[in-house]
Amino acid sequence: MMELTRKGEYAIRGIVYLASQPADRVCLLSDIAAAVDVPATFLAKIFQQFSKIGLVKSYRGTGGGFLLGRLPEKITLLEVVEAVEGPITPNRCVVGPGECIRDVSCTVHPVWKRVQGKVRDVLEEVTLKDLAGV
Amino acid sequence: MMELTRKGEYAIRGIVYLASQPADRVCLLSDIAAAVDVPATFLAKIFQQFSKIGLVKSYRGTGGGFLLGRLPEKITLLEVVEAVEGPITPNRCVVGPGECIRDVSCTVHPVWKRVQGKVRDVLEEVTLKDLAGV
DNA sequence: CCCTAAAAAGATAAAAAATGTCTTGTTAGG
DNA sequence: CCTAACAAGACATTTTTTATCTTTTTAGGG
Repeated sequence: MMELTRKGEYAIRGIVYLASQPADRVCLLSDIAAAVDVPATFLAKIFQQFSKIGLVKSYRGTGGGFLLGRLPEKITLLEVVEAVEGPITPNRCVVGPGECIRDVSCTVHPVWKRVQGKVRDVLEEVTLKDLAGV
Repeated sequence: MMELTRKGEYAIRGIVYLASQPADRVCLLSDIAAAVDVPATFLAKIFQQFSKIGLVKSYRGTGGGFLLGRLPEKITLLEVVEAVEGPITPNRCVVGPGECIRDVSCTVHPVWKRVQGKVRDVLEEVTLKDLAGV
């Protein structure tokens, strides 16, 4: 359980690759896809999501492509994962009050809260710089 | 992401309910299902899985039903969750060597290992006794 | 020895999510 | 205005989840 989907895997591979390239090198989606062995059309969707929240910058037209949106050390793995997989929510009831019908005295609730916190902590302290190994 | 499935939720609800009952009270599946508001046929499958690994004891025929397999304080939430959802594996590459094709120098690998460890730690230190609030 | 109660096991089915693909639109450079 | 490249949305396939139904096995009681 708790498995990352392909989408999440691809997202990490793609953006880590981008982070490993020279900072000013505009990368073609097709090149990234080939390099990390991911279907280009699928990776395109992923990078669109990245682009919307500024994790990468995109340029259209001739000479276009992608650049990292911020310095690699300023992008955490947590951001990358949550960008494509949504927030870390081990159980519905950690989302917010009212989500858990078996409400008030749900004894399991705080446990999932703890799990959520731990996972976020681990993912948040890892940056693309660490992963790209520059 | 990292969400528990319904099956996992139902499993927890069901076995926590069982843990909250008097230790010698043989409970009918239909009663448990009604009490925790889970489809009886689905819960049946779940309890079959529990039964196979000894988390619960089952008795067939008239007067049959379920009992907890061990004392509530001897059953961890980790066991319950893994019984129905499989092992905690945030990413394929934590399963074992060779699983990750982008093998040797997969920098993300150790991060998922850490996530896996943290999650297991949290779930392992919570028992059914804690959850049943007896 | 049957009848009924109860769980076990296996087959099947509907719904949702994951995993892609394809087409069309938009933007920019030459 | 032609081509390169990303953006956006519709569509299709496969897998997983979420069940349900039927048949079988086990056990107790009359």
